Amino acid sequence: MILEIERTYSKQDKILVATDCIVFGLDQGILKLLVFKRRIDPLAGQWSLIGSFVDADESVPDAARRVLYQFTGLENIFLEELRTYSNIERDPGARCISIAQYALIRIEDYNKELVEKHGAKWFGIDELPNLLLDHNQMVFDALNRLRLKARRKPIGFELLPEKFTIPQLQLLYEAIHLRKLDDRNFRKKLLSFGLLIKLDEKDRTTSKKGAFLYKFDFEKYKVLEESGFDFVI
Amino acid sequence: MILEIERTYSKQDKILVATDCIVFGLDQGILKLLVFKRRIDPLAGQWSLIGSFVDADESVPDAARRVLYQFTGLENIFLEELRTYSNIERDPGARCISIAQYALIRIEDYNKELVEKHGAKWFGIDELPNLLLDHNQMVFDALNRLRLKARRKPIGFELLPEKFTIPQLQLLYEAIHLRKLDDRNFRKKLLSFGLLIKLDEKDRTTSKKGAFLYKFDFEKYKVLEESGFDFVI
DNA sequence: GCAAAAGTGTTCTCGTTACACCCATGC
DNA sequence: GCATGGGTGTAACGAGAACACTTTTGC
Repeated sequence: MILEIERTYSKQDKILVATDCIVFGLDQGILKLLVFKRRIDPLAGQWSLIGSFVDADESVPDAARRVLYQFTGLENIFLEELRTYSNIERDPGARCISIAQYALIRIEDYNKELVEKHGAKWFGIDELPNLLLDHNQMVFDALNRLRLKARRKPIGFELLPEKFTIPQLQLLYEAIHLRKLDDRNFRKKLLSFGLLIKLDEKDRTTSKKGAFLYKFDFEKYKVLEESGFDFVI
Repeated sequence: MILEIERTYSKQDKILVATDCIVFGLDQGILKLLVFKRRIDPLAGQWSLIGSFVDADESVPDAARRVLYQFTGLENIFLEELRTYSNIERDPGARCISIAQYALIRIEDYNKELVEKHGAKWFGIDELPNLLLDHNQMVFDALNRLRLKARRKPIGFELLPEKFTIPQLQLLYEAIHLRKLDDRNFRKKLLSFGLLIKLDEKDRTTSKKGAFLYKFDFEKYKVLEESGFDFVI
């Protein structure tokens, strides 16, 4: 037993710990991902998820928040662990595991200068380029997770502006689930939760009639969630 | 950018990577967990999940399989990543992150000698002792995950013997979800999937009449799952 | 006045829940 | 013959799916 422990300790210093972020944004009804082109070796010139090694004095989500702030200027981003990628051969250059996390951001809020400065770019999920290492796999897994999660939790609101219309919300869910939803059933269901606060303003950018703006009632949802409420769409 | 990368590289060697396993077993309708009492410092004498540091030449799940084999003699165990625990203060003795994984085993199969040799013991989930570090939190999270997962995937069969009766299966789901289920509805629903193979044998250990034994049709399930089938209970 | 998106109700179907009695057997 | 757990059917209910027309307004 002691020998076993010592064996593993001695080998341990060879593993590097990184985190990679799958950053989702919603741009005019299209689900997009933020990736950047590496400028330095190894793998310079290749598209990559944004990520970093984890410092000894920070947790994994803190590392992700640090790098998200660097690239977008945003703080308080929705962030959730996806899973760990730890195949021995995943990174030919080093023995490195990556704990992938996905983030949802309001695409209109990010700092454009920072994004450009780092060579980052938004791609629609259908037109994503090849990414280095196992990053395409991470994106695939993150999309599946997002779809699963969006069925049971109201995470979509993290992607929308604070004020949004019901048709906008529907477009988001259609973008996530890749299928058309019925207007009437969608509206009925969403309003039935009593979690949308109708405002007195209308958004007239997409129609002459204008659509009423709503806010999501995060406070009320928090209370409901604790008593086991399921937000199922 | 270059400086940033170098900064993180240089600090990197201080993080140790471990995995801890939440090992579930089913003993006469009671959901149990395998934990062991540490015999060596640090933290000798305290109850702990079984785990190990991850070697440089193995993936994280491989490390978990290695340690599960050490403690139980079992291979081909159901194993799934739970999440990463990476708070800076989680382990006062070292900067160490742990990728927790939960395992489901057939409790009648494990090697008793190995378990005893390592000071391991099964506890009902209601009578679990205090565990070291954040291991109680891991157990709590694993239970939640197990409950969530058991609603949508047929993972319960990993805990049962290969041949089982419907009443046994029902007891398992009642143990996982902590509530009584209706016999008739449960039986109807389970059989409606067409995934249980009825055998010609009966189990007479719990009644005079005897209950028919069934096998789970893993092959058929695999096919169904790929076409998006949901095993909802 | 017309094009274009927003908004609104009802019916049907199907799955979930609730519920009570007979069966087989060992003792 | 009786106690014990195994096995079966049906009715009521509710949530989800399908479906078409009216409203508002800028041009």
